[in-house]
Amino acid sequence: MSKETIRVLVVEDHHVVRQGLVALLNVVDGLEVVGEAADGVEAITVFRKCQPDITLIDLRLPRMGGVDVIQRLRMETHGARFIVLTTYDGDEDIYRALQAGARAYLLKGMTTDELIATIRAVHAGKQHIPPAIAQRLAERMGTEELTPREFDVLEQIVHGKSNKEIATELEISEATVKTHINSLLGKLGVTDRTQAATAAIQRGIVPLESLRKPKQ
Amino acid sequence: MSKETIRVLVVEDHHVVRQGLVALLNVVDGLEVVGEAADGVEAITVFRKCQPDITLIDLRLPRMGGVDVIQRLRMETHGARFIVLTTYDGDEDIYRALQAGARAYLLKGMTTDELIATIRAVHAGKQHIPPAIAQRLAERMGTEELTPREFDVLEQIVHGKSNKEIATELEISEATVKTHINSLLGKLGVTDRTQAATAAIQRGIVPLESLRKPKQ
DNA sequence: TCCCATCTCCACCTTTCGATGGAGATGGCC
DNA sequence: GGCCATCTCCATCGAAAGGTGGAGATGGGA
Repeated sequence: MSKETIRVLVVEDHHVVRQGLVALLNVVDGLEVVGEAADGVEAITVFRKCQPDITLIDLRLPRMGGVDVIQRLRMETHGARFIVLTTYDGDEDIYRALQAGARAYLLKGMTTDELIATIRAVHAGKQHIPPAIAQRLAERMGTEELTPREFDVLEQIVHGKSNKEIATELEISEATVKTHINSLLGKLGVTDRTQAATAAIQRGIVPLESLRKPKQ
Repeated sequence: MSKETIRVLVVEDHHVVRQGLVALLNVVDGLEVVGEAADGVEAITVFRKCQPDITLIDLRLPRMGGVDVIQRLRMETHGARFIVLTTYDGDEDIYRALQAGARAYLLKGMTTDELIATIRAVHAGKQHIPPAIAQRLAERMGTEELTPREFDVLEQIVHGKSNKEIATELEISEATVKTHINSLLGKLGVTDRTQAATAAIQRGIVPLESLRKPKQ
């Protein structure tokens, strides 16, 4: 198994980066790019067709996020191995990607050698998380989970809503909004809504893109 | 001039992306990558040595930002032409890059053909701004400039400081802080500090990275 | 069944924010 | 000199936010 060629699927929406990856990997002995996909839905289709040993996947993808893709494909193909390759997407994404079953998490800033070494390692059944990532993951582990409702409120805060507006939006009283806020401030380890908003963005709890379009 | 090979310098800190770009460009007829740099300072050194026709440059770079690099090099080499190539960096960066003298602004999501066409166009003396970018640029043009002091205050807001803390930090009275806030809320077109914070992050007025490290 | 998390709401209180309408000082620009 | 932007500060006000200590309802899990 280790002497055979490792069949790789590359899932990445940025054309330049994807073509770059393919070009890089194809000149490496023992690696072969057997498929490419530019979004999550395409990733699933291509995966089923080419059954790669390793899937190199970005988290931010059009149509369907990387985490969902990993989750879906891991259910139907027991041996599937995923390496998340991303620029930097907040602690929350790292956490969810590993939860979903990714074996490694790499930043695009790493060297080609590191990338290849990681592909080989994961193919051999190992796991690979860079120290910097592991560090942040550990921090995130220490923090309490937000309840669904607290998350709803936090989302509204990030979108600049007042307590009254949040109450209207979620169809609850302002008192309840305050209760949730009080609770989530504690869990996030911050003291006011502005800090909560920036923390949520920075950790990737609420995606920055959601700010541009009012209606998601 | 148009029949000769276009000499390109690639400035990009992500190894994978950079090598991808180099691999892509080198197989194109009429293009030649004559240099690579992984950070701003290196970019300046390499530029001086190889004197490229076109410099493909990312904005987020270690040691020295892309905007500063462009500004510096444009002063010493009159014919230098720059194409900014980035994922997405808030309206503020687009604006400053073009101000600094970049001829084109491309997202990494574009196709290889677009990239090559843009390089040729810029080399021929043209300018190229994608419609989506131009759109946002126009919006940004309509907004008033923040004064230096207002920017200071906004920065503190993004970092989660209260008015009292900001007053202490900037060594002014809380009343003055309020005055600045009132003014910047109006200029940003928002109604409270939380909206100001998210707007600042989203537009790239205050970099998201500055949140992680309290002391810049 | 009992426990616990969650969601909901209330009252009360203090602090903080944001809005308004001032005003004096500085320094650059015409 | 006069104009204008900027920075600084003041008082006052109402609205919003945050803290505290409750409490009832629900529903799932041990």
